[in-house]
Amino acid sequence: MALTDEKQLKIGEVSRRSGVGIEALRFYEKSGLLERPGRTYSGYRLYDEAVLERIVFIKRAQALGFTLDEISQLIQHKHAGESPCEEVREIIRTRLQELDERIERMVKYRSELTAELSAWDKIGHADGHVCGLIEKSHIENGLSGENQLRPRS
Amino acid sequence: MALTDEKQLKIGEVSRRSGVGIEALRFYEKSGLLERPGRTYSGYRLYDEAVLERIVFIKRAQALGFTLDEISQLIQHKHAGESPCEEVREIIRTRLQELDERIERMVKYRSELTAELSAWDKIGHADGHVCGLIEKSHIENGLSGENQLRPRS
DNA sequence: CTTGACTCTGTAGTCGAGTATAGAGTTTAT
DNA sequence: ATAAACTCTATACTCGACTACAGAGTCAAG
Repeated sequence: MALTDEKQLKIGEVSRRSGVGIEALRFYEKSGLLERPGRTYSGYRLYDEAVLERIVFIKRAQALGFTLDEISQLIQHKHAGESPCEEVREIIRTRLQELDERIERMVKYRSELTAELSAWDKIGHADGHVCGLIEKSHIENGLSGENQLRPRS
Repeated sequence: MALTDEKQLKIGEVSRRSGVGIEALRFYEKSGLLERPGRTYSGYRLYDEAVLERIVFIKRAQALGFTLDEISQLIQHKHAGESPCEEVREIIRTRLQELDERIERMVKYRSELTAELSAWDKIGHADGHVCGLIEKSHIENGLSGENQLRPRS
């Protein structure tokens, strides 16, 4: 096996094999998540197959809740020779706390919603009001507060 | 009490009394959530105090998880004379389902994260890897899937 | 040799719910 | 009379992770 055994891939093939869109790959490069690959004479990107592992890394980190910014920081640290373990741990701990808070809020919110719904089921809809569900709620003020309840997605 | 008893409010006062920013009020108007108020000769908005109730309605609906788009639909329906009850119920039912799914995914995700963290605690950090936490995870593939795990916010 | 598939760069748009700014005019207080 | 505080419109920016497009160049097959 020669050392130069690796097949070079054009961006479309990387996209197909990784499931990441072409535009996203170029975007990752711009964001510092992928280093810039070699080019053909005509300027086409030529990737080593190793890039696929890097992409898996990115996907995994993403699945663990890291933002692209954080991932790119991890990669920078790695390049600087530091093992970014403590950082990873910190991020994950923070992530866990946020998660707990968010879950708690959602559960509370859920129970409020169902309460509203079933209360409304009993009462039936009276006059021209918006179902009492909103206009004359039996829930006091505030609900679960901060109306940051609904993650945008 | 005369019929024209209502005090007219300028936007700053509405903002102060409702806790909604001036820019947001104008934005709500553009979005059809608030009807356009009267104006002074010089063009300043003059609101009836009734606008405060409308804002409370909006805030409550928002707290219940309605998007501004949905809220504006509810208001349109109300203006058309229809009671949008069935719609409200539908939206809430959908919201509940989404919520359940999201909570479930988050809980699963949470347990995966803690598993990662504690596994890593035992192993300690070996070679130059990114803590094994990401690069050589003991969790198989996919984690909680779809990496739509992290609500952006 | 031409058609179609691929790739390049650079810019702009998406979603949601606003916030920020510029530049101009108005009202209120001193 | 003048300064401070308020309001107006219109436009652009924010965050995150992309996606879409225009317009041009390149490569492989028939």
